[in-house]
Amino acid sequence: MEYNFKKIEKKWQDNWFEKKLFKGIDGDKKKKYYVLEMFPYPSGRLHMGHVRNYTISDVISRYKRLEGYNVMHPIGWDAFGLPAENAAIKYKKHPRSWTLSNIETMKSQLKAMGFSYDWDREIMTCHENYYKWNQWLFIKMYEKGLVYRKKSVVNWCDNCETVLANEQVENGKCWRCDTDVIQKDLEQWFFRITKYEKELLLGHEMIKDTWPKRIIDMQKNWIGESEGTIAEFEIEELNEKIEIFTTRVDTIMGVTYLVIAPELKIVDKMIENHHSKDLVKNIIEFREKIKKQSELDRSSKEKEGCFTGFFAKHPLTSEKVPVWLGNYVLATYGTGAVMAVPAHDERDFDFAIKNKLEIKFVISNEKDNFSLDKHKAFTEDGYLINSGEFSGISSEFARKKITEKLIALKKGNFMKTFRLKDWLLSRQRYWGTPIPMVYCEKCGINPVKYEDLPLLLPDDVNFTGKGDSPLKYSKSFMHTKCPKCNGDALRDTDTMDTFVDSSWYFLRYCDPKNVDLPFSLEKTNYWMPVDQYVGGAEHACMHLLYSRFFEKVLVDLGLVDKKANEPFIRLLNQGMVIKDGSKMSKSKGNIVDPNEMIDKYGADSMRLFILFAAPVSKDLEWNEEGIEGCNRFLNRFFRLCDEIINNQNIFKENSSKNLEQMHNFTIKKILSDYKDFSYNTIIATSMEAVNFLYKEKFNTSRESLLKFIKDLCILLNPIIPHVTEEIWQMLGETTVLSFETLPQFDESKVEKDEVIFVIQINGKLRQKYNISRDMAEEKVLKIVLQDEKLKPYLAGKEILKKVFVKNKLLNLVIKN
RNA sequence: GCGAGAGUGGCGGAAUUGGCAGACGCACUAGACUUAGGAUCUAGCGCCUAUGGCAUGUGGGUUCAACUCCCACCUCUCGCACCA
Repeated sequence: MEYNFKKIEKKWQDNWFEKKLFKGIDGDKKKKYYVLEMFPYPSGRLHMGHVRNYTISDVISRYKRLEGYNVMHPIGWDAFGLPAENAAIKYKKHPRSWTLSNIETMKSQLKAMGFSYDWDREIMTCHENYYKWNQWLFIKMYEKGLVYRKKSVVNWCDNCETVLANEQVENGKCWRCDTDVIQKDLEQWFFRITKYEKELLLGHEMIKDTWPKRIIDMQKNWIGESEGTIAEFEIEELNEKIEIFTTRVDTIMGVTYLVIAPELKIVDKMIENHHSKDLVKNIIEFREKIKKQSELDRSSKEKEGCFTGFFAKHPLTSEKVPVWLGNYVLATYGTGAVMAVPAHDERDFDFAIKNKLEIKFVISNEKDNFSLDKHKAFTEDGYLINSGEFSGISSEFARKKITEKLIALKKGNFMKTFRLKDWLLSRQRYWGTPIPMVYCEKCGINPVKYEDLPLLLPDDVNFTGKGDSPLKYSKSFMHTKCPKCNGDALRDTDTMDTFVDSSWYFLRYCDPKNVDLPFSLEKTNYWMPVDQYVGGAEHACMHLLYSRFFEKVLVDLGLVDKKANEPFIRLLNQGMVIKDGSKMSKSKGNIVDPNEMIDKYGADSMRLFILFAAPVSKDLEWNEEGIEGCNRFLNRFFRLCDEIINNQNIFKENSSKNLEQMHNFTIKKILSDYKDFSYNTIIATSMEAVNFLYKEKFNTSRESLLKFIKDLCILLNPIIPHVTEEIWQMLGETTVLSFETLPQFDESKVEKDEVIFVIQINGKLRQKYNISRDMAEEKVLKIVLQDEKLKPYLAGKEILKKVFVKNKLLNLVIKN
């Protein structure tokens, strides 16, 4: 019989789909296992990155079913987003119809891969049944003060014509289209994620062994906790104080000036109360100049500054230090003001040299000596010098002592600062969740009433690609009644960042049809937390951070039980799919279409190759010869099984010992590799087993062969589900292989009776023997001493030391 | 600059309480079968000056024994980057 993968795969896919075999059962008595993958954006067609991600999660799902779990493996569509709107402009098609037709295509591609989804839980974020709950949750969070509106300097992408969250700016460019991000002063909606910064850090403790370390590091880095001191410098003329944040308060005696961000409000006061017209002009000009710089320019260009003409009083010495404006001080970090210690900070050093400011060394590298190069900053910890009462003590101790002194003087305190900023969630786009807020002249800003949700996206919209939010031009949408006074009012014309959708979709999967709530406590209680999440590392500080934030908010709102405080207990990052040295992408022209491959070699070959070519977390180099080889293996496996099943007379009566050993070894090795996600070595092991069976099949009984291939079918079913189901049926089995039980092995039969034993002389390999297991040292030594080949090495030499490792080697150390 | 990870044949990769380096596959070579072979099967396949020697990025160290442990360095990939 031929291995006809097209027929086989179609047959089983239809079977699985029609019978809804892979339904996750709510509240089932079996232990639950929730396998999640990052749901796709329906961009048109599946790419290899998706295929790899979903193959891995499918293998995990199927393996857990074989282990006896009640598995939930859902799929859905991250269906809102800008590309649909761009397509609308380009092809004059509504974003909805473009999105829905993409979903149809991609759904058929997923089915063709044989993924074991629970299709009844399929969700689509652009559907009102889903985004209604975005609005509902938004209002809940608004009521708790976790959503607020403020005017501030925000990131703006001119190409996408919308604002962006901080997380969506990469190296000063838009994450989606690579356009330079500019700053705009706008009033926008924010999620108060900074309220949870400490909890987000604390939560890392819970997942530190089950998430890739680098993802946690990236998040920690992003949240950017730093411990230091806050100190006050008074400007007497203005009757104002400048608060500075520093992590190096031990250097405070070396302060020779202050630098503040030009955006600070105190600068207005300086301008108003200034005694020098020239300096005012300088300040205003400098401010305007900095305003025009993009974030990228501001961070890559040289340090620029401007003297304000004011002096501040040092909190400890009462000395007067000049106050400068500087482009290198960020208004949004710390207090937006720094004490400059040029002797011990590189940035301050550069700035001081450029502006001819004083440099005062107050830290020495040695306790009783000073031997530093005064032409550069010394930024390490050391011992204090020229620091009055603090001279002689270490940096670390000084930080504590000096802060305590500041506290006593009521001029400072210990302080923690975070880099994380609130999540800007409004977008000036159409294809997203409308923000359910109403603007009334009398009553101000109020949320839409719960009973009026969902607030639907209107259809009377033109996609011109010009100007601001398309919703502004929808007559049916813009005008409404105030939920309080019922007078004429206006709607918010922005939509939500699509990361809002993906911040809780894993909860909706637990209860996808609920019409009363986004999800019930009962169902999330059963399914949550996600046991295994699989996806790429690119979402470390976006989706994965936002989801953790949402989860904590939902726990606080009482919508989710606190046992699921961390939504994803285990996270696996698959590597990228590479071709010709770089990531597959349209612009590189190195795309391989999954459908072409399925057509040529079948889904099982695809799955096999993707798992075999590299360990899951490493990048995978695509090469078509490799998938051909996998297809060849499936042919070999199929033919072997066919031959054993259909030829009754060519076998021996008794099973061979070799076969039993190999059989038990194979089971043990494969089971243990599944636990490590080491799919490439599982496949290698099964290839060895098949090679072995081809050689051994005439030396053993048919029953022993049948048992072996049955077990191989079960073991390999998660990886190559179609062909194994087919063989299972050929074997005369009537059960569904996907729900079989994993085979067991007999530990006493795992090892071979004979071992290859190595003889070393002075650590060098000189001889190998095939000897029986567990042979004692004396016996081995006897063989060695009689061995003609070894005689030249040993004759007349004194053996100083014998190192014997059972079943492995004997190393003889001799005197030369 | 800071943080993380990785360096093994022509290629993808195996091997970790330290114990045969190169499993498995690809590519390649030779042969068998065949009208044919891009099917299948059999055998070979790290390098060299070959009964031996050298090999896991480089240089040291620990050890009877190091891809594996320690120290220093080099290269590459990823993330962050004026964060005070």
